[in-house]
Amino acid sequence: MKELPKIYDHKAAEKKVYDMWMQGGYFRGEIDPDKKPFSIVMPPPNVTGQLHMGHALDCTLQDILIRYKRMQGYAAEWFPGTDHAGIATQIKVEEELRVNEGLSRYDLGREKFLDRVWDWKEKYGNRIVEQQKVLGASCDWTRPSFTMDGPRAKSVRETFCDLYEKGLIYKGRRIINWCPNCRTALSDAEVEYKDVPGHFWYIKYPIKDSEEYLTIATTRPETMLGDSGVAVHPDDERYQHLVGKTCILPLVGRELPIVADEYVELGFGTGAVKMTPCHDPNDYEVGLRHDLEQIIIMDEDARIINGGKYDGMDRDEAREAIVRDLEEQGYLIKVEDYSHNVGCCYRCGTIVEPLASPQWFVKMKPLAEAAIKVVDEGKIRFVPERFTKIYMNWMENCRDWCISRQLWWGHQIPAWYCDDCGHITVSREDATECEHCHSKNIHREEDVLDTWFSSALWPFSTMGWPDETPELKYWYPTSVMVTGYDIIFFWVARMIFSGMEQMKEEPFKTVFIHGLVRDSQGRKMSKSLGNGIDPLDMADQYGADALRYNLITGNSPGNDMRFYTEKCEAMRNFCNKIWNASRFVMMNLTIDKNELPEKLELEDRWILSKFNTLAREVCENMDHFELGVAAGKIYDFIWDTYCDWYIELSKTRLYGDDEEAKENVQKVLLYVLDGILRIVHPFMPFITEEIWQALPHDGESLMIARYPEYSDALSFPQEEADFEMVMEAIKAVRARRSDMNVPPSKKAHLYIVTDSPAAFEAGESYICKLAYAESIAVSDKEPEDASGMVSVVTDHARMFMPMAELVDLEKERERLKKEIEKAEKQLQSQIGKLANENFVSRAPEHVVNMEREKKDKLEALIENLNKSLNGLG
RNA sequence: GGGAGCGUAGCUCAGCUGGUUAGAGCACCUGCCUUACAAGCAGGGGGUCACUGGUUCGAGUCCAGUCGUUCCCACCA
Repeated sequence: MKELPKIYDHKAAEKKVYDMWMQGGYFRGEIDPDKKPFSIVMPPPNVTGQLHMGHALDCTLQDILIRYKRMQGYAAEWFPGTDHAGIATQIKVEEELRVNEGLSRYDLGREKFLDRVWDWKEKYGNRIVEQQKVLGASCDWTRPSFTMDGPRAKSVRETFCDLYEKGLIYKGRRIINWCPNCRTALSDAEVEYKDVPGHFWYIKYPIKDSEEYLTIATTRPETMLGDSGVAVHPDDERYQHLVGKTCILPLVGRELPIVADEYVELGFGTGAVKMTPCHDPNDYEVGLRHDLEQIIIMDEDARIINGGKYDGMDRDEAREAIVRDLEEQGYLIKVEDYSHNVGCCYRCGTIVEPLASPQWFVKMKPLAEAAIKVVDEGKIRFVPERFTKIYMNWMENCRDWCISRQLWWGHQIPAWYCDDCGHITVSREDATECEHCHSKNIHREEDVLDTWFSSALWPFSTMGWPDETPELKYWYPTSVMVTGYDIIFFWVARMIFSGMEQMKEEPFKTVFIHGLVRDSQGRKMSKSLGNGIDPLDMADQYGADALRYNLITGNSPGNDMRFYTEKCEAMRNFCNKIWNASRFVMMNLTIDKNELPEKLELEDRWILSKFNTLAREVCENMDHFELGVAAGKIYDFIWDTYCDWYIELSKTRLYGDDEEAKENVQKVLLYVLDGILRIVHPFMPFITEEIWQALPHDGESLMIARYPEYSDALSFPQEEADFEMVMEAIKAVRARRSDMNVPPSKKAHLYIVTDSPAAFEAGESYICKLAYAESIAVSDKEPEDASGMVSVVTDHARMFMPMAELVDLEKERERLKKEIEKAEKQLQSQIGKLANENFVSRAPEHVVNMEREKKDKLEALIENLNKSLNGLG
């Protein structure tokens, strides 16, 4: 028989085991009409990325689900891949270029720069894949995807053209969010709002041909250069007489029409608002309604243009200069402190500039309708359910999606402008002429698509769509999408409407949402705080299995969790426990086949029945995505039930002389251990495989062995109860001895008086061992003179230990009286409950029965206590 | 302004559709080197489940409100 080394070397084992799996090809799902499909598409990590704790959680959850289903016999397929991550990657390569060669991307030019990015991707893009392997990810590495590779480019092109042809993609001039630092447009979702202290400047806008003036309050005086009107509320009596007149823009001298619009909020500020249509989204709308002039006064670097003497200043300099000039010329009435929300670029933090600019958009309304319907109808389910509302809320209110980005790294928009007739040609094949006038004088749109445009297609692009692949036919829609709540809007929502639009079918049945992994103080882990904990460090120190178990136990779906290395330690100890238990079983093994014995003892039936229950509970919880609960139950079973009880119980037979008994207990030990390894395997794949390989087993790998399931044949409720009666007695003796500070080395004879002697007699050997008894005597009569004995009482047994030197008769009497008193109190409340007509008639039968049993037990206990008390004389 | 979460032992958190005496890990106390494991074993202390009211035979769990706290969305110039 093989022996396990004394210490589990996770580093060596993990590598070896993973290689073995790779060689066995177990990760690849095979299309099999006889099996049920189960598929997960991995949220693609950025190619620039380093695996962080969030990935580790995401990856672990998916791996657990896929391994579980694979072991249950599904054709389980987990599609891996990476994302090109437009801005993030481009910035990274630009930085490298600047630091190493002192060049900007413009120095290289688009084509050469893109070559560099591809080089970079080849060099570093697989780093994260290797890191996922360290965690044990069992994805199908033979079916990888990258959001910019050939097939995915085809999906993107097809989708873009399709939506354009349907009129769902359009090009238009809108106010968009512009990041002057990244020099690109951003979607609404890419803007983060921060509270920033600022000021409110009150400025005089004189009415034309009048002594009157309007007081305008603004937080951004520099935008006044682009003012083309002033708005007041139609019901505002203060300004009624001015509507239709004009005022004069200070410093510039432009005449501004005064218009009435309900956008203006009564009671806020001065009631008169300057309108800057090209640099504020609301002003833009008001401007359209009142036909106000559109004046652009800032360029892509947020420097002033068309602003006379202020031209060339950046927005901060311009603000300073303009405020100074206003003050000098007497237009500034006052300045107040005012803090307000300012939109910032989610990548670089730069304040976003609203800019009127020509961009490409996806029309959201028709797409959102289908995406709402499919969730409404329950075809897609969010777990936990509360995220449905968050999703719906966004879907119902989302505005058109700005999909063009002024970057180089990404899918270049397949649109060509005709230099002769101005027509836009959008085409699946690269255009060579204008489709309208056939001119060859065309040039391609420079902009690329938002990274999320390609991610949105991920559930089917990974399966080769638009080609009709067998994978697509078999595995689409996917079974479950696992991701964090932070990208529901960015990603989940967009996958859903893309799936509905392109595939006419939901991309996944369930969205399994998890929370964020925070540091021990509850802060988000981030580079700038330097509080990130590297999952690879943890895996290295404690083992990948311990890290995985840490990430999924003790928290519930959708909630954030704090990461504690102490917990990793605890989980490492759990691995150690499994290792040592296995080592124990193995070093006592003389059989080479895993089968149950003919003859089962009470305790055997008990552990088998317990395991059977465990299998049922684990599967139930897994099926409800309660992975943490499942893992918790497994933990308790292994540690308490199997190790602390069954292994200890097994020792008497194992070390005894009865060869048959020895073999039988080995069989049960092995059978349950094998079951344990199967049931934990999805959670702790490495150590379980390593052990399983060393045990007698059928099959090549644990990862394709059958997952335990509940079986009626192995359910023994009566035996469970009988054995637990013995356990109760043992625990009571231990507690009593501990109370009296009797060391385990001091053994004593144990008299057991009980109405159910069989279970106690059968357990003589292990009762001696576990209750530190020298010998036991089971009887239905008590010892002749119990006065010099320590007594222990449960509801099924009264026990006596002759330890005269430890017994103070008076104290013993007191103790028993106290116990009786306590039990009587409980009994009274129990009797009261059962006397309550309302309770007995309204509560379900099983609950009433349970309460009756409880009462019976208390009565039995009190009877036993009284007998013992009387026995003292 | 709209929405969601959280508040349970010293700390971090479980507690799923209401039903035994509210659990775990860590920490703490006591006793044990018992031939798988001291990264362990046995025993123990510690909670008016934020507060108030309600529904119910029965509430940590459901409802209403209050307080505290975290987050998301929208945004007022």
